[in-house]
Amino acid sequence: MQEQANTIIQTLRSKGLRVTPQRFAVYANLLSRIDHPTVEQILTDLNKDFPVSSQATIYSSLQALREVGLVREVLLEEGVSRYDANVQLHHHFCCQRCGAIEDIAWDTFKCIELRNLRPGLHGETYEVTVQGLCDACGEGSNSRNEEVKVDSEQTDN
Amino acid sequence: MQEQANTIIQTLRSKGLRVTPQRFAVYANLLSRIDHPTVEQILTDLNKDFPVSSQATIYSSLQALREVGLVREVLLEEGVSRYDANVQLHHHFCCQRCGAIEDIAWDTFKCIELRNLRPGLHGETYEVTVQGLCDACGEGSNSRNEEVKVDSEQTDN
DNA sequence: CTTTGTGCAAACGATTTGCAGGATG
DNA sequence: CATCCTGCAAATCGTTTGCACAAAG
Repeated sequence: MQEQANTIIQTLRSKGLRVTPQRFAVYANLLSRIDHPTVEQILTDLNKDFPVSSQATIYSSLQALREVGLVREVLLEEGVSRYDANVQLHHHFCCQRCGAIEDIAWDTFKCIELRNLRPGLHGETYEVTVQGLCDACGEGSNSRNEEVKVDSEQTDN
Repeated sequence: MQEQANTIIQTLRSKGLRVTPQRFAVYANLLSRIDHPTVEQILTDLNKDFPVSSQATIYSSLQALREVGLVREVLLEEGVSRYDANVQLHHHFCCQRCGAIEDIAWDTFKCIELRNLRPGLHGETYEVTVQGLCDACGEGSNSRNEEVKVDSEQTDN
């Protein structure tokens, strides 16, 4: 765990970023999570035990990390940005019921043919977003009638 | 053109929506555009000649149209919602330079295998977002070095 | 005539910004 | 020690809401 810390410090330094406790904490937190937290979630998580950082600092840390390519912004819901320390190409799965977001390995769908685009468009890269039910929410998929459509009216408004 | 208007009116009525000049205008505007305008763009466009609608009304019209399934919200950039009267399944192309958004026919990429998802995830639907250069921006793609990376610093900040 | 929509302005929530003090290299 | 970061609070910007008046059916 000490080594992980060192690795993170090296990474930050190698990108020309000053290493501050806050910046370190934000990046370490993102690296340790598989969900794609919002700023608020990161802030809450970091300050759980004792105050480590402020909101504005999270924003600025994320911006710095994003500028050097260590972190990525993910837009899947309206209103909030989520962040991801997985900067490799990958797709996303988004649970329609609980909103959980999960990465999907890039080569799960490698059959996209950008050459199928109409002439004139020059595709460089792409990303697939899958909507569906995650493990927990899919369990009750026998009685889907009530379960599945819960959020489309409440979350939506 | 009179007929188109009637069709729109029929469509709105058939969905149980009252037909008001503003609501009509918003829907007609969306139907006539292939880009995916923001609220501000719709408002500007409608009020170009003379005042037709207010901001709050655009929002409420869009919400009503969305609730009955005539309009869809599209999230591709941070900070703004865009709207689309094409509610059929389709993918999106997003120009990395000018930000233009264009629909891609659903069957352009029909080889996605949702069964490739890891066990436990239950994929229902998906959408592909392609990033690249549109016709206009792709023209100068010979001299891509300077052209392509223009917006990542200006738009981004 | 009843119900629903419109428009204004105020409220809201996520994100950004200005600035003074503090930490990093 | 110069530079860059932090944290607070105020400012911004997209979106939502409350309410009085107007229009739709």
